[in-house]
Amino acid sequence: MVAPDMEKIVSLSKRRGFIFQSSEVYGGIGSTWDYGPLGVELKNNVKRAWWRSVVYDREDMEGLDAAILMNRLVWRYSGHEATFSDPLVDCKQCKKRFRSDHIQGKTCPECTGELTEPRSFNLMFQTYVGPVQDDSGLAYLRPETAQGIFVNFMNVQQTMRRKLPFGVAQIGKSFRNEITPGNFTFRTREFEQMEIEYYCKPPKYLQSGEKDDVQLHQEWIDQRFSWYVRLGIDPSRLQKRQQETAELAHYAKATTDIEYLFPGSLGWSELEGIANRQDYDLSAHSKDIAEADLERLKLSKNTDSVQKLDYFDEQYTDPETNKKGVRYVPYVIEPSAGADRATLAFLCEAYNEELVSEPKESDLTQLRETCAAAAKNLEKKVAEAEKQRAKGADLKAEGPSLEQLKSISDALANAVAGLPQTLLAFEDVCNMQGAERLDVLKKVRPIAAKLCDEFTRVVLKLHPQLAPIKVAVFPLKKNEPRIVEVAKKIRQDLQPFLRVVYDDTAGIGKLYRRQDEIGTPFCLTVDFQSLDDSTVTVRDRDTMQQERVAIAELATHLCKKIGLSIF
RNA sequence: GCGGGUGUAACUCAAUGGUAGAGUGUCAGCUUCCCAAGCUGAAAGUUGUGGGUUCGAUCCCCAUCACCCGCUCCA
Repeated sequence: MVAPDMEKIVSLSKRRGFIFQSSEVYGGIGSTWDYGPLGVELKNNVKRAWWRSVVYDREDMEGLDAAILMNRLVWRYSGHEATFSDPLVDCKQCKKRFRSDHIQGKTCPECTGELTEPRSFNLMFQTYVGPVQDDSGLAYLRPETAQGIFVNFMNVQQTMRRKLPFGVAQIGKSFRNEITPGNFTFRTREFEQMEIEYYCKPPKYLQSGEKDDVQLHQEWIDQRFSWYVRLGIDPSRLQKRQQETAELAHYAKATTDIEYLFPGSLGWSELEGIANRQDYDLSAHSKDIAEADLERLKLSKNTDSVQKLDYFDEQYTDPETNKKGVRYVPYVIEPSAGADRATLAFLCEAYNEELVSEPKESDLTQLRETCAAAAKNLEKKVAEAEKQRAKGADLKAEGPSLEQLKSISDALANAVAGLPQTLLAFEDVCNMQGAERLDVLKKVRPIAAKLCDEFTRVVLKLHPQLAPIKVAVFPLKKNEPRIVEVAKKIRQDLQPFLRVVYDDTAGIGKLYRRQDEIGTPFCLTVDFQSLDDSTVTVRDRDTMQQERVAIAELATHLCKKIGLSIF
């Protein structure tokens, strides 16, 4: 299973130090979140896994970390100043909102009501560079990291002596003054991107056997898709969605989104977009672009740039003139991922609630009795509602609808019938639409919750490479100094290789549960046998199985399991 | 920005027009030979914030902020 709804994730995130609401002591600020001690580890691990995959594991990639503040002209020529604003109008009658450039005429297309004057929402945050707050110092916080890569094209290509095709990767914060942020960290105004610009030859200049932009685009789509799968996303909750021609930005030849099935109302939502942008961006920032190309790309002449961002291809031979070498503006494939979105997806995917041990029938008596009473009451309410409906009268506004009552009643019956395996289902029943207004269910909730506390666990089945803490070390008895000493020594010895914690503030069962909840893949327990033979038990998070491993072998053993190099 | 809902201890929730309780969690001590065990004790909230009505508000009213669910967006 995965997280049933986003609230579970929000609550766990707060409780266990993954993600906090920003500026909470002042009542918060809209849609802004802080990553806590475990959240920063998780997100760093996501970013590191990405960097490793797209930079280190390939031979054709370089990294970059460009400034957030850039010359305003970057945003003028990239098109953001003009087009990254949405002129919005609202219908005064039906309250619907439209983009004024998307509608014909001056009345609401839905109800023909009167519209407000268009208001322009430029999505870029503005600021002023230097002491004078006037137009001369106006700057923007970047709304995407991509432009920093484009304007550095020549720098990277020449200093690294790169030949096409090659790419540049960058991770960094971007800012958009979104009109409607929300869904936890899914859409925020300050967010982190993991972007690649992969430069390649335009079709015209390909040598035989070289891949064209269409093939490379497809390869990136497949590679990026499998990255998520390799790190634990179930392919059934991951999809590629090719954008319709009408959806495409005019400069994009094709775009495929990678979408994840988030819990709750968010549903299928974009993690990453992989676009074939052709030669649009580099041309936009270049001087001396030929008229025909400007026209093709719907660009206006760049009168400010001092460079032409092009590439000298010395291998190319003109088939007509036989002349060697040619200059052209490369095409670009852009895989653009959201670091916060990926992190959120991994969290949602990892979330599990499981039955750890089976309660005895005697443990369930109270739950069964309370549910029987609730079921009876629900039956009555359903009958009442049906009678009302037969009379043609609408249900009382304050009560749950007949359909809600019926589905709650069914769900409750199923949960009871499936006991004890369905212990976890009761909370879901209590959270169903309309359930909050049923007093009978309010009695079920705490009883079920108590049982869940005892017989179930929350476990984050994060990929070990993403887990914030890799290893936890426990003494089986904390009032046995010899055991404690060995455990603390192990923690110290593993520290250089792995993120490791020591904990002795609870019984062994509780210590395991705590680590399960934050996704720690391995727990080491030092017991009396350890004192004799210098081994410890290594407990696996997912299977809860234990094996004995020699203390001296721990670092190698664990690094191998996690898939990290010891050096 | 518009409509609906919510806001009480770290979390999940309860209660009342007379200034708040439970469970979980946390901390300390004892205990414990492997899956949220037990015992003892402790800390913790100007009931989101600011106004108003009232002798008195956490509860009623208004505003504001934040979050959740619907309209927009694309990392």
